[in-house]
Amino acid sequence: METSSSLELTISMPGVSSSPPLSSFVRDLDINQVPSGEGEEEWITAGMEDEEEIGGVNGGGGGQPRKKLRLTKEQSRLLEESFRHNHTLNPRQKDALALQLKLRPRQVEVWFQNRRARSKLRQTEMECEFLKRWFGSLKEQNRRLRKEVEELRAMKVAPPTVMSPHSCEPLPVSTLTMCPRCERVTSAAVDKGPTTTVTTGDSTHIIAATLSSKLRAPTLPSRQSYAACQ
DNA sequence: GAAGTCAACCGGTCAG
DNA sequence: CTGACCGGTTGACTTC
Repeated sequence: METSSSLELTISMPGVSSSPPLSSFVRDLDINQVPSGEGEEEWITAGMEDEEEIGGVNGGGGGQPRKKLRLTKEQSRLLEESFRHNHTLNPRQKDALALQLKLRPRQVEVWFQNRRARSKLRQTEMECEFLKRWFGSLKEQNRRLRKEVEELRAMKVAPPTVMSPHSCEPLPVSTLTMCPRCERVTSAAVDKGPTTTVTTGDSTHIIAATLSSKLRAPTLPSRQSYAACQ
């Protein structure tokens, strides 16, 4: 179903299926002509007449059920190639392509409509997938932040346990921050600039990110992966 | 036999 | 009004 660099997608549409209108049924029969020859090419070529004429031949509904038209690999390849070049066709391009593919212009038109729809559907699916992953990471981030808030609250209730390496005094809670390496709450010396280290207990933490900076809106993950698709 | 694929259709919208 | 396009749907055919 996938051809070269272009994208294809399909989706099953759950839900209502109403009985088709009679006119639709009849027209379907008209399009899917019984092949006049034995090969697939012959069969497709058989659809080249005017629609009126075809309708006149088969429109009564008395004919036997016919096979579904399938485009040959070469026809599909050319259509895909054309689609990569341009997602829409002007009437002249349509006619030329139809002539080249031995199809009716209407068939080329329908193919392009369906192809655009598949592209769009695939794009939507990828965006949906992307949003789901983003939601998951947001949930995780939310969980971590809540945990962090709880830790901070606990510290506020109890006396700070972080001792200043300089004065050997307990540090105030307002100077606490998080070590990006081990993600533990620790203390930053305010007068030491954006990157300093503080020793708490048995380990040394890098102090770079403050709590407020961690509370900024999260950035979206890269969409490059599917932006290039289509 | 269920689920998936896809050409073809219909009805609606919109630009020219 | 006409033609192009879109979303939704159908049904023949294929694949699992």
